[in-house]
Amino acid sequence: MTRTDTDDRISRPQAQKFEDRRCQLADSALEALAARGYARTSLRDIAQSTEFSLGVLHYYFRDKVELITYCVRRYKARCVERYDAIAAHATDADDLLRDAGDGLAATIEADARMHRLWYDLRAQSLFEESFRLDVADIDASLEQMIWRIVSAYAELAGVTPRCTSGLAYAAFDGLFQQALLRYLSGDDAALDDLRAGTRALLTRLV
Amino acid sequence: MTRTDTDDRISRPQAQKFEDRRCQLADSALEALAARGYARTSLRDIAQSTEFSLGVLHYYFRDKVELITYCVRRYKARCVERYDAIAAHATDADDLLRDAGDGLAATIEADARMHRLWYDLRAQSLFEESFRLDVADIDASLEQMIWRIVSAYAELAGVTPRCTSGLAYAAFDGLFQQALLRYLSGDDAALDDLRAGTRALLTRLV
DNA sequence: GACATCGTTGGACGGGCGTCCAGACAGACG
DNA sequence: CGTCTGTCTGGACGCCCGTCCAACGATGTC
Repeated sequence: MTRTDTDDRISRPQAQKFEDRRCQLADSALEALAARGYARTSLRDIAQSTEFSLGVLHYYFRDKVELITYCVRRYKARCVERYDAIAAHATDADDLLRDAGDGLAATIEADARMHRLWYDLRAQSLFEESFRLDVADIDASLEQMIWRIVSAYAELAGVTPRCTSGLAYAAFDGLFQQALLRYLSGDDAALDDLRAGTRALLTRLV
Repeated sequence: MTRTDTDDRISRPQAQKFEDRRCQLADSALEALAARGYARTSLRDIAQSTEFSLGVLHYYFRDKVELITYCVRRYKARCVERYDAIAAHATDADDLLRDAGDGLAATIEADARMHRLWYDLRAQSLFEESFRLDVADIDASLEQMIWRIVSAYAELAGVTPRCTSGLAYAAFDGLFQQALLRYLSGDDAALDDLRAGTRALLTRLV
């Protein structure tokens, strides 16, 4: 029960090392999934994107569903980090209009493949019930992020929002998804239109 | 070269019968795909949803990709029929606000599984280039349908739309997709919120 | 009636899938 | 030192996948 620092460094890892490796494997799996999509990624593909063999995946995860589910949760953890960065501080309404659009455009440029995977997995959840809870969880946190932007803008503009957070999320999600599709298809105007659309939606929904 | 009526009825079918059967098979395939999703539907599943054997699929289609592509095009043909029905005639702006929301809600109730398949295939097209052209084609026709509603509303309201057709489509698509997800998850308020959201978007985007 | 042609069947083929396991290996412990 | 425990490997298993094909009945042609 009484532990020294050395004890912690040595005996803690029993469970901690296990969890760390799960994270490491899940991160590699996310890379593989983002590259080829859910339907075309096998456990062998995933193992090949790690430095381990196929058997290890079943040592750390019961089956494929548990691995993917763990990946989705891990993906969410990354999302939350990223979204907290967007529109963290803006001093007036016009700044926020610009920052919000720039933030969304920047995350498309930086993480297009991950966002693509998100829409893939969300579509999968329409068929595979085992994904639905985790997807709904991520969806809720995305809705909250959008709502933080919308209500921040409303406050800076000195009004109260006239729409529900659900409507705001739906509209921005559609806008973002369209921009992603166009960006990945090589449409150069996609990001500029996303910025303009963000401005238009924000000013008209609140 | 000179044909009688009888000639037409008998010799035309050479190619026509072939095309008819392709349609018939594609319709059955769409049923199977809508039921289980792209990733989980094999050619054997599809064959089982028809009254024919597996070999027939390869008699009428070169490979799986050609079959799926043909299905997607066929799906689009159905879409166009359906969309022409929505908001075909409304005499004043308030009627149109109601009809548009009711139309979207009705098609979710009637064709939820097909719409689910559409979002699945659109997500697939993010990874599989061979689907991209057909998906873009359908997306464009959906955008036109939305724009017909938006511009009809603007005209009845005596104003000109203040948004691009791309923005309108993005926002309505997001709204529709959210409603579909909630509807399929058993959320009873999904369709009412879709109606309210349609009204809100229409009045604020124009 | 003999003969092509078309549409269809049922099964074979190689390969990739998710899963599982016997054993090798290393470090901690008695 | 031997033993045990936690990791990891490589390969085997059975199943299902997309594809392909030899054979057959039906149908229309000469």
